[in-house]
Amino acid sequence: MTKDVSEKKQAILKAALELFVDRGFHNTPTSLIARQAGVATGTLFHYFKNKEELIDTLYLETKTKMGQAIQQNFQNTGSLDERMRQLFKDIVKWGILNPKEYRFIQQFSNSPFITKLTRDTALDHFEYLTNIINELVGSGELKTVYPEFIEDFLEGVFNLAITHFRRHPDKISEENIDLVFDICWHGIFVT
Amino acid sequence: MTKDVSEKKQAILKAALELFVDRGFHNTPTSLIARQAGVATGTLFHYFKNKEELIDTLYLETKTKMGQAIQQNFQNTGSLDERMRQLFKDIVKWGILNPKEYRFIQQFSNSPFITKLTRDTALDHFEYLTNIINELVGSGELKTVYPEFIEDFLEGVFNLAITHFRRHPDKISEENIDLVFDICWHGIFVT
Amino acid sequence: MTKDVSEKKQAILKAALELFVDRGFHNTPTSLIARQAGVATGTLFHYFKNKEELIDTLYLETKTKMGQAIQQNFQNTGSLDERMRQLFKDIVKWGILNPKEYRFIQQFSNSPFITKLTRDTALDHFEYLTNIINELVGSGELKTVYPEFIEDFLEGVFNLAITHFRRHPDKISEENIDLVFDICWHGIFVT
Amino acid sequence: MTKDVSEKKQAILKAALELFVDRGFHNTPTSLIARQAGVATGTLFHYFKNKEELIDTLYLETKTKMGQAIQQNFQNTGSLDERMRQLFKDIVKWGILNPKEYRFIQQFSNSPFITKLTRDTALDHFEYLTNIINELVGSGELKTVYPEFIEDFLEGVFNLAITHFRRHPDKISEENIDLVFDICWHGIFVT
DNA sequence: GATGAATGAGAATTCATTCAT
DNA sequence: CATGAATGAATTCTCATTCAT
Repeated sequence: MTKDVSEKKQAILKAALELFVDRGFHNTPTSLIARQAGVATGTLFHYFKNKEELIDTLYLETKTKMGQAIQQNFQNTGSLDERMRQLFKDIVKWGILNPKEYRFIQQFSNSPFITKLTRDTALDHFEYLTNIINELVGSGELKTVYPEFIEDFLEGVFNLAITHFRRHPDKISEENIDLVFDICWHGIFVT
Repeated sequence: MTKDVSEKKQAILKAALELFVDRGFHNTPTSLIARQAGVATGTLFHYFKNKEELIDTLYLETKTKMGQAIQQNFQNTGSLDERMRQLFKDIVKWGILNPKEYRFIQQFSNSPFITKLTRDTALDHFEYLTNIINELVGSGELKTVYPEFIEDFLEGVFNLAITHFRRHPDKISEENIDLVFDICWHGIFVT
Repeated sequence: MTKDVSEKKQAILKAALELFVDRGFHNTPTSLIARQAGVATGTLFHYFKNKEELIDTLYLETKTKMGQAIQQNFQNTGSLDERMRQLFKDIVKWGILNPKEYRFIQQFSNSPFITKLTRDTALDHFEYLTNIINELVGSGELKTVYPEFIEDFLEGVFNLAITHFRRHPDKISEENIDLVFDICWHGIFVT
Repeated sequence: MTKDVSEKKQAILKAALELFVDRGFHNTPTSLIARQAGVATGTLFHYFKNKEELIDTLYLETKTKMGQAIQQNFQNTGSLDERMRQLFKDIVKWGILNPKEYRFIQQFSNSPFITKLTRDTALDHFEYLTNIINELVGSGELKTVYPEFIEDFLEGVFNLAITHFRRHPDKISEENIDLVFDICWHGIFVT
């Protein structure tokens, strides 16, 4: 009887995450994942029916972790600007602290490898984003724009910011994250 | 060099582009590329030493095409705001009109499949972007920010805009592209 | 030896019989046998050294059961015709009532999976068949034919009859079994 | 450009037939088939999409060969007894001369590995057997019996005879085949 | 130039068997 | 006795690449 969720299973998920981000799904043999995780090839298939299930599990788990981390600090009170800044900084910080995880989600969210079912399940964890978007649109504080763009804009600036700090780790600082928020956001509010 | 650089070679490059974008490099067998191009499997290797060379060629060619298309309209006169808007719209329009090509560059720019040499060569075609960034920084019209972020910001908003219009083709219009420019940009100028 | 030779062991043998008949030896994983028997995978190897020993045990046990069932009613008195009819009907009825067991013997008697030793041991249970064949040959009531054919003929008509009633269960009746005996046998006696 | 149907493809089918009969489908790795055929593993999959298609092809081809061989001599004139004897002897001789092929059909006709589609297609070649059965039933020369049994009886005695001569090759002779026919058949005619 | 049959290394997956608990 | 996690050899199948025609 092993501990909770089995150390080996966790080792496999960890190895898979790193390898997938570095090499892509198709260029990552299950044998390599197993070796990196320090288990036998058969063990991988003991925990995951097949490679696809491993990928799906990893996606769901990662997205859940991210969702929880962000929701933790999410404020329902305060000005819209303050709450957005908080949200932005939380997501960006999570992306900086969990670079593999963030790149994994970023790279594979639209990948055909992620089962449609898995993708839909994962979305549930971010329902609060939908809510805040609706609130933004309804607030009257935004430039006149249709909601579909707000969604894509939010995703875009999160990606942009995190990608930037990944490329330039020396620039990471509370001030710069605030600066980036200001630059990305200032234009979207009616001035 | 035969007359049209050989129709077969072009057919292979065209098929490869479409398949790579839809299925990724590793999930696209050379046999499938050849079939889709209407040539024999051996023919592909007649024109390209191996799969990697095909990928590199495709990357270089696509990036060159994009660079040329954009540089064509690039203005060296006018206000910075006007020139940026023009540049933004040209790139976004090119991305809308050449979705496969844009996604190919977007998806594989950071891919390990692209030889370092190839990537560096490709950058040359965008030297003018470096120039304009320097100009932006020096103009005093921007918020105070270090140049590395400007680069990543530009790339980010181009991606964001083109991704948005790819997801929502019904939103494509001259007005909306202007709107998106305004939203992305307004915050970056000193107000 | 525990009381009922262990219920688990019996459950394993039962599950194995059904699965082997339906799927063949090689297409029946020991894990599936264990699951169907409601025991853990390890338990199977607790009772049987390996898969081969399980198969051998099953073969021996099944053949013994069949032998016993038939010998039970075997008559040493009466006309040859009557005794043959009785034997035929007993075997056919056993095959009808124990279809899995009969198919198992039928399918795997000539299989290389059955150890030679096992096959030979199993034959002992049918010594009386050899006796009756000798008697048949010596009786003068048969057409002139060498004994090797009698053996194969007997086996053949048993198989033929049981296979027929397995394929057409609606035809099973005392009359039809008699009819089949008449058809198979009538020609073998001097008329 | 290789000759007709490619020697390699034929070599693969030949090797597969022999190995399947000796070892069964599941106990015959494709690698072994390839080695025995003297080709690379990839070559097998060049000619057959997968193992199943190889099996299906082999089944269809073998059944067709048998059907053609037998239909060749099939007589539509003469007494029913003479025609049946001719048919019986032709089938038995084919089985003796083509032991692997016959065992292959015998063993795998009811195997789940043979695709249903394949089995149905294969039956067409034996339609003439259905015709002769109808004729037998309608002739009034037979004991009163339902047609389903005739079918199974025919199959049964063919198998019985061929199995016998396979086990005892020293008994193969024109006389013995006639003898076997007499024994199997005599009972089925009204005397 | 062009073809496509042939190759064999490598990938995903299965499964009999072991062994610590 | 019983369990089931763990193993790794073996299996099916894929695919980049070669080469005789």
